[in-house]
Amino acid sequence: MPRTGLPADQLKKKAIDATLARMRLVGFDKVRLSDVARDIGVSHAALYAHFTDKAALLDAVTAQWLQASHAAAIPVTEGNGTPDGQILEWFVTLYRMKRARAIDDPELYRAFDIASALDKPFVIAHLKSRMDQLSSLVMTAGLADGPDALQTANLLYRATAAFHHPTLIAQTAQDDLEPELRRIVELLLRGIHEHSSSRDQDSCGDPNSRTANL
Amino acid sequence: MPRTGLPADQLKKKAIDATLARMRLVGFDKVRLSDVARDIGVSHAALYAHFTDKAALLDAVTAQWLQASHAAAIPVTEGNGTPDGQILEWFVTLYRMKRARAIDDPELYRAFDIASALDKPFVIAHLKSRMDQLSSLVMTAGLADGPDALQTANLLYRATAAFHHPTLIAQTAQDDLEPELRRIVELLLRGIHEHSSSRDQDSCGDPNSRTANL
DNA sequence: TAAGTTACAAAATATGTAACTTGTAACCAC
DNA sequence: GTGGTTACAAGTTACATATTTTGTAACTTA
Repeated sequence: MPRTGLPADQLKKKAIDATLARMRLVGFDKVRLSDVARDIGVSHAALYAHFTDKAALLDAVTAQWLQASHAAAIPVTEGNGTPDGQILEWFVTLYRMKRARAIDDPELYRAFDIASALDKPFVIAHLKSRMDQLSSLVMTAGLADGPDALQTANLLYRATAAFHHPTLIAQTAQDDLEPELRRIVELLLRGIHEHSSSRDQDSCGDPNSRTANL
Repeated sequence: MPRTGLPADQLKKKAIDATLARMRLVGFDKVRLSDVARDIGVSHAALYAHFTDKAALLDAVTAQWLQASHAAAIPVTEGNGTPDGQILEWFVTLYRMKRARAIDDPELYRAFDIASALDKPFVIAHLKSRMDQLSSLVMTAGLADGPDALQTANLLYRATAAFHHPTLIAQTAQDDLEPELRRIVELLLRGIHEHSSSRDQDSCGDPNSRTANL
């Protein structure tokens, strides 16, 4: 029985919560194990029974925050009926989520940005989950099938980098770029659909002859 | 007659070139006026006869480099006949140029990145010149007219941020993203054209009904 | 007299040192 | 025997001080 009276998972959770609170209070760079330990009533060395090192604790904090504030399954409002509309709302929701977090929780956003740059496994898994969701929407919208769906999803994701990449979000958070995002996603979706329909109906191809030559 | 025997513009040029060489040698952060001055055989104070302050010298260096390595008028190969093809080649050339510079001249690229973040007038002028060129291509391609052309150009520019933003370029320079860029620009151009043609030919609108509802 | 130099003050950076932080091992408590 | 503490060494950060850099004014030179 632990001397603190708490089972391992509860002490671990307590450490993560205390670290999160500290990070918000003093900033990412100033999180100290000794402070966190004091906050939860143990020595700093006791934290090593639960986390490999300081980085592992910070990863656990960031992963929990990511899980809680960036649900991999991005909620898409059910009222927007068309499959293309679902994709558009997915991107808009992602943009709003990202922007809000950058503004409201800058130190945690910073921790996430750093973890992203380091290709941490939990970040990679999170992104994969997100791309899986987008791929599913791509297939539902009839934009592509099978492995092509993931490729199309990646393409859409990169074309909208300005609206979800951490650095760009931080640079533009004070501006509302949602109208531009909507316009770009619409254009991309139309481009994909038109590309498909031009093969099926050549009799309508004439007004698009300039793009057909690309 | 100057004591160095050089007219003002030549000494200025010599200072700029010496600063450029120093920057490449020791890095942006370690450029010292005293070193530059010694390199060209004057005292550091003599540089103030030609530049307002150190920042002005660094700006002059960056502006010259920008002029030389990022010609505002992006060369577009004349062999690619269609107006849309011109736009695509414009973006591809911009991407290649940016990527090459980030890889080959990291310290100067860094200086430019910093100048960009500070909204230096020469950077703003350079970007405006670039957007004017892109607007012109947009109009030639019949994508938009007048003030709408600049809006469309800005939209295309933001949708391709992943391929020319300094931070993103630095993160992905080792990968060749040109095929993705081509695909994205094609889709955007098709989307824009299809948007225009769907208003002119409603009889062809049926296969695109899902996007027409957006 | 234009274009330099020297001298110097204020600002910025580098360096040395003290204090703090992280990680580990021996030991302890329940 | 699990889950802690204490002690300590190595690494990092904070801070004081030394040094360098930047900018300016008085002076000099061609």
